[in-house]
Amino acid sequence: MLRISKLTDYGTLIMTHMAGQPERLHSATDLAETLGLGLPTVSKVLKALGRHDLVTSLRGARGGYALARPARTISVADIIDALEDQPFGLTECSTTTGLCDLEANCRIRDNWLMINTVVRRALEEVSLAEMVSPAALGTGVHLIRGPDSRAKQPLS
Amino acid sequence: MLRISKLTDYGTLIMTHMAGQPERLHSATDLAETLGLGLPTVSKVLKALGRHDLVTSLRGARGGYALARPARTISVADIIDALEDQPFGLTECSTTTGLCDLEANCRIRDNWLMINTVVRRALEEVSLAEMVSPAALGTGVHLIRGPDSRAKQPLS
DNA sequence: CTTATATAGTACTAATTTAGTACCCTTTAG
DNA sequence: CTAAAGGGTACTAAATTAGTACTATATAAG
Repeated sequence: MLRISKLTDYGTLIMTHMAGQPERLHSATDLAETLGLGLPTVSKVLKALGRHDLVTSLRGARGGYALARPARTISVADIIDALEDQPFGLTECSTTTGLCDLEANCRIRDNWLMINTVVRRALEEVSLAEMVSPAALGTGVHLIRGPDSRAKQPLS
Repeated sequence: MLRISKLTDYGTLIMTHMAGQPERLHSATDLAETLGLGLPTVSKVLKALGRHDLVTSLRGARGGYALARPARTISVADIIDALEDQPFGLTECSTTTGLCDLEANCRIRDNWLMINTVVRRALEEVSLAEMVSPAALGTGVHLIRGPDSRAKQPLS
């Protein structure tokens, strides 16, 4: 239904919150209480974010999580990539090949790939920094970002 | 998972096929055979498209379906609107209000609304005509469309 | 005016996906 | 050495989606 999963939504929420206080270390318990989410859920999300190097973690007592890089170099697309299981793509045939048999089917495949690119670009354009201070959002004025704000995997 | 449903995909496929032969009347049986889809599924999709005035239907023997308006005035967003049950929006809180209690939650709500607008605009920019002849797609050169290519319901 | 063909509508079933939880292990500060 | 915190895996339950079946209605053709 053209919707991100709740976990991805939570992830964005968590990341945005952490971006607001970049110095602190945030424990999963802290985040869960502050944001009104379940602790197991928050843990799950943070683990996935850590696996994709969007947050760093410190184990042991007084440990916690922090953003792995400056908020302005993390895009919404990065968070989606980290938390959605399947690769980015509006249709199945956008990400996997060999599923369509019919000629007409393949006729619109290229179109979906194009549309994907456009949608994805829109999501890459929004950084966490902009989520925290939305002033610049949607005005056409975007912050300048480093090269790692680009998605690691180009569109398939 | 940020993916359109299969039914929406089928709808796009069907509409694109009909746009290729705008004169003919297409029966559901015809379309199902040509496109390799199940007849009940095709029927279901066509009914939904008809309810949203994207196709017209002629009942009885020799009946069938046809596009309700020129292909260049129908956008991919129109098809998505017709076939997705829930209103357009990447997150739940984008379409419904009063679900979030926490402050931080509301802090990012506006951002999702913005992102929605951007994504949606991208989908509105692609017409069925472009799906049939993809030459102009993605090049920044878009066909000129009439006013009804705009979505009937603005973003909530 | 009857029959075959076609759409219209509704309801149900099955399969897939997603969300959330539970459990146990590892690390580290005090 | 103990409490606090992250790491990983597996399972259960809920929600969504896809597909099918059945019945009603309309119309063209003979």
